Amino acid sequence: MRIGELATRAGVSVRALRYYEEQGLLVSERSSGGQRHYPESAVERVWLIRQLYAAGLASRSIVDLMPCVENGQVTPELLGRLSAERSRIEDRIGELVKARDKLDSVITLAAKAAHEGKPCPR
Amino acid sequence: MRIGELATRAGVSVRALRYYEEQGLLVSERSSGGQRHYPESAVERVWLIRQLYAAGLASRSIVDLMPCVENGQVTPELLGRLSAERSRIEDRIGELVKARDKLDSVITLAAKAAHEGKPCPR
DNA sequence: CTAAGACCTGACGTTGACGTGAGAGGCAAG
DNA sequence: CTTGCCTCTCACGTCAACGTCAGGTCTTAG
Repeated sequence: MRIGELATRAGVSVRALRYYEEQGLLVSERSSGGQRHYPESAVERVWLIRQLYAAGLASRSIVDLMPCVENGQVTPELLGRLSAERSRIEDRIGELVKARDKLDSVITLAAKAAHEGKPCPR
Repeated sequence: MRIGELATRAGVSVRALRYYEEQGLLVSERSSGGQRHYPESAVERVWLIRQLYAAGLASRSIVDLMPCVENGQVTPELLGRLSAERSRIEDRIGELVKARDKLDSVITLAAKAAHEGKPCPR
């Protein structure tokens, strides 16, 4: 498939796909005219990329650990990177949970105050 | 206290504090010479700001919902914003958990492969 | 009083993940 | 062949949350 179809099917912009390729996250065959062509599997690949981005990984990190996820190369150094990233994500989740709970308490208090027609307490 | 002390006590940079003020997130009294002075409560205030930032809120959003958290003004529209932000955070947590689990499976497989001296499986 | 720090206001730099044209070429239908 | 849509490669623009530098001022210890 060509880049436009991949973009819609993966739910990202065409520009993003070209960017991923530029970063070495995605490869493509080229037609004689220079147009990119992708296999079906590219859709899932893009999904994975997006998921890792969503996890807060930088494209450099993703590039580095892609060999493992895709090709099957694994070094101890890579393993270290992986678990480092894992704990970074874990920390981030913790922060978000705290922030969510904070927001929850604010919402609860605010809703109560609104219901009683009073200003929201501190 | 002055800005340097607040910065160290709140664990942020002086530049960040000035930026927060620029964004309307933080207020300060000024001395006759123009220097910023803060009350004790500013430390906690900065903490709250950081927590909301950590939750992925933009400074604009924080500005908007600060009146409720601080002053006690609450409107139904604000309540809507709050719960919208809450669900955004919830979604984000979900994404991160998925990414973490994905990474977990990769790590497990990779570690096993490394232990067996084989390439990591797909 | 004076020197050393801390602080002030601009104002430009940075980083990441794209957005947004500009100008040109590829490709299937009619 | 041509129309129309998709795609190509530069290459500059954007946005947020600050970093950093310059040039000048304030405060306080000695």
